[in-house]
Amino acid sequence: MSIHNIKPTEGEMEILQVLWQNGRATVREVHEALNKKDSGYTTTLKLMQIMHEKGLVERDTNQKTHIYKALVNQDKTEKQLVNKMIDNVFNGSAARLVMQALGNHKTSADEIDEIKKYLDSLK
Amino acid sequence: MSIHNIKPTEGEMEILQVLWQNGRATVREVHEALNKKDSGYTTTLKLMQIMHEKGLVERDTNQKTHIYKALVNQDKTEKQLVNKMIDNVFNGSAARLVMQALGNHKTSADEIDEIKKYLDSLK
DNA sequence: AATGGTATACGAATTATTTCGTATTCAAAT
DNA sequence: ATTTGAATACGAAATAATTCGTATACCATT
Repeated sequence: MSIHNIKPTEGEMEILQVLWQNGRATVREVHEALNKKDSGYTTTLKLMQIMHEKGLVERDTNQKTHIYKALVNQDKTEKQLVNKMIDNVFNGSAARLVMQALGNHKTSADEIDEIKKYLDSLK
Repeated sequence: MSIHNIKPTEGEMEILQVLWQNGRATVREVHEALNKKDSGYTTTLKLMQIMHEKGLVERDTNQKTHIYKALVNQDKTEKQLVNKMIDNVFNGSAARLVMQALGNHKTSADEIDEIKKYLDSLK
């Protein structure tokens, strides 16, 4: 168990999304990427500062405007959350989660094909 | 938007699990099914009382020992949570969630077959 | 050097969630 | 009837998470 079994909160996950996607970002960039109409800039700032304290992100403070990067691994973090959900919501059955995720009009035929390929590769 | 777009908390989900599984249960039964060593009976009780206030469960109070049943639909609730995770963690890609869920040694070959069958049935 | 705009810092309020302590009630067994 | 055990009720503490207000610093541009 590494120190990074810290489970990010929902708000933190949203921010990590942006950092993973961009590689690096300022608070303003993150805040705008999330375009939350319901909470202000300083909220995002504070959240990212807390994430820094927790070791979820690092930041370059050489410039006035700080640059943030994710320190936690995307894959590991996602797996951790998914596994938690499998446990917590689906009684340990990954299959049930998958079916629930797919029994969903939003999933395109392309995506389904992609998944089938992936399943074949697992054998 | 019905009143049941209330998102259950993590603790509430654990309880709903038990209720969905059993159909009906007393507080004690739920508490024991969850066998939490870190929190007491009255905690579970309180949680279930709050769930009742929120309309997540109903209860029969004819007997001294109340009988609880889930009022929210398992399928809907699960989908709601999964969709939220797809959004929140996987940037809208169900496929990414599925792969993350399956790239996991815990998933058995049987489960994988089951999923493949399910995928075929979607076409 | 004064002004304006944009940053961070940080304490504190707010809200959500969990946990517990204690009172009270009820029913069964003594 | 009294005791005992198990149940609910409920306020309130503890903890976690989010949000914001305000101070202050740092550039620019004027």
